[in-house]
Amino acid sequence: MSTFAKTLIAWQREHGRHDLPWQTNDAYRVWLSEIMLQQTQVDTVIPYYARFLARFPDLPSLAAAPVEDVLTLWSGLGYYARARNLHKCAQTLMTRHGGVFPADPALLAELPGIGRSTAAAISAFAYGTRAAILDGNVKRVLARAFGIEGFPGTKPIENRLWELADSLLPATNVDVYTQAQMDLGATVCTRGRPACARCPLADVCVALRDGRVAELPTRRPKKETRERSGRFAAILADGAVLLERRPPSGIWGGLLSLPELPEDADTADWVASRYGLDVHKVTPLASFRHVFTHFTLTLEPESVEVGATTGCAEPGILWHRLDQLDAAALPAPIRKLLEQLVRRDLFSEP
DNA sequence: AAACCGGGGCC
DNA sequence: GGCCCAGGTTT
Repeated sequence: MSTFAKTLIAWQREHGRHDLPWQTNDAYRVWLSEIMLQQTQVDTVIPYYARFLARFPDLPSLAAAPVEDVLTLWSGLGYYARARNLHKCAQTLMTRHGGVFPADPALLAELPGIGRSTAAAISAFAYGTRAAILDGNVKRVLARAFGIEGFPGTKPIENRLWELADSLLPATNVDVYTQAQMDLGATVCTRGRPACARCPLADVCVALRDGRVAELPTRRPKKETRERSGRFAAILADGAVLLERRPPSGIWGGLLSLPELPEDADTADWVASRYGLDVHKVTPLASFRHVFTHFTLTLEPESVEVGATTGCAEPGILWHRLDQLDAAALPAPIRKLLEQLVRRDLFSEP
């Protein structure tokens, strides 16, 4: 066994995390936690994980639930495409795998929302399968410990890291070893201020030896971000707002959102003809910017007061009470806009 | 403000 | 099979 693996396993037993609620060999719980942890840190995940497990204690209950219920429980975690994949994955497991998670990571990786690294983590924790993970934590630990230069997002570097990860796998205790890498990356070999003084790899770490800890792993080359803008209508009546489901692909795919006005449309005319509503008053609201990784969206909201919450029988269009925004799976900037509107402070400039 | 992140989807 | 994207948090 590699010294690297031995060192990490010993460190894990002494200094690793042992009381995380998903540390079981139940594949369902491991899977659920891994999907949540793909996008969110441990402290945030814990309450969501508990609520989720209480409502969906096992695979059959999750598979049988309407996807809306899953999205509602996911509300606030963001990345809703992954909640939809989670649900789809549960259904696929029920119909094609007899409700059992396969132990083979290659089979797991064919399921929606599960890639190579997540598949390895599930099979290692649930079944003790000997398979290497390569998530952000592991990439950082390996790049530093072995002094690997180059952005890990490129194919050649990523391939090298996968080879390295495979070669370092211990013959036994793969579950402890896998958790060790996650814990070391999360608690010692962190992105910002790594605690090299208490790192078990300090005496072999190439980056530490060469004073290159801050430079590794090599950062992503930066790209210019594009600008986009959109007009959004907050159609209001009787303490409710009209929400409309977005098309399944593209920005905010499948989420409920405010209707997006065509660029040159007259607001009152468009709302009246599209939804058959009696428009009383249109008020432009303060525009604001939301920064995505790849572009900046300028939201230009308008409030549209209408006569009554009627005329919207179409599927994908509904009235949602303004005092129950918490329960809706909304894109973050739309939620922010509506919460400001409820607090009535949107009329002042930011 | 910029970096980060594992998988999906498009070409 | 390679490249680019999403969306919220951390730094």
